[in-house]
Amino acid sequence: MIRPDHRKAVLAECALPAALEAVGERWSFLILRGAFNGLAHFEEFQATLGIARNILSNRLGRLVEHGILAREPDPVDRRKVAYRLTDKGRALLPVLIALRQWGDRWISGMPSNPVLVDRLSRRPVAPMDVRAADGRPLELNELEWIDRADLSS
Amino acid sequence: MIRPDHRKAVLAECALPAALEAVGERWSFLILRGAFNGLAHFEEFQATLGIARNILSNRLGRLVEHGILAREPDPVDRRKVAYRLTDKGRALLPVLIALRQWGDRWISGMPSNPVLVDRLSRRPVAPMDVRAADGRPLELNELEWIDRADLSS
DNA sequence: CCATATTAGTTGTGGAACGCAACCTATAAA
DNA sequence: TTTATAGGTTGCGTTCCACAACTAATATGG
Repeated sequence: MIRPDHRKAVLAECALPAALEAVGERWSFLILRGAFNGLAHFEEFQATLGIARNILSNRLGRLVEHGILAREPDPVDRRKVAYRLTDKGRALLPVLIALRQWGDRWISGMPSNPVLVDRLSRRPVAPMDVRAADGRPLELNELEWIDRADLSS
Repeated sequence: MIRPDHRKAVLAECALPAALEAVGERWSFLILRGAFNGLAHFEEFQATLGIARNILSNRLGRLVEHGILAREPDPVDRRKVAYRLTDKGRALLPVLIALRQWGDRWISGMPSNPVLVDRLSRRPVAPMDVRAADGRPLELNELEWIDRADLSS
């Protein structure tokens, strides 16, 4: 356990607030889910998600500003703009999958559709879990929060 | 790739909207991070996070309604109420860790504090990643979305 | 070449959510 | 029996969001 008098200072060094600033607004995750599923154009997102156009415009702009999506005007049809995931955006897949799996298990009670599968085995990916450095899955009672200064390293 | 004419129907079967309904509002994730770090009382959350009291009251109530936190009045000091993670709440740890790791890697550029370590090795937990059913970590080009009906199983 | 459709937005307006400060109630401690 | 503590609630102003209508630029069909 963190010492109480250090708790506030310590929680301020966490990247979670910054991450939420980038992707924590309403619709951001659903837009990203769409992008992971192949959506790329304004009208596609709008029709698929049913999001208001001004909000969609704002969210796409913010995700582009944060480098999560790239805005790519279509060179052949200059009306069209493709929004595509950057590496930074693609790196959010574990977050998305973890949240979706949690919803499957604890809210809807059934696997979501579409299913993310391993291309080789064509079987669904494993449940996301926290692992030790050696790859061993960890239970909650095997976990502990420590100050970075106290890392054995 | 999902067939375009099926995309909307298919995305509607995803648990992500339901999950976001439960934990997608502003402050919810930060309250949970606090709970994972040992915060339990109203005044602790308020002082640590700097959240407005009415909003905190609302969020704690919603998380309790969703079964993510349990409201436990203190039997010895009847002024106090402890908000503790349920199993459902604890199951959100992979989501939290994945998002924090993403922020470490792509926003702040350094590991957050406090660090979540394996109690035995006292080393930080591994980066969260998507794995095949056999435990093999998967790259993005090894992944594919398919309709549940098309699962080999 | 002109009329129409498509794509990607913007604008205006009303309602919901949020942030801040002040206040309140029940209980415990001095 | 006064004072402090814990956990809220209320009122009010600001910001965010939803819905519909409108616009600009480009492409397409006759």
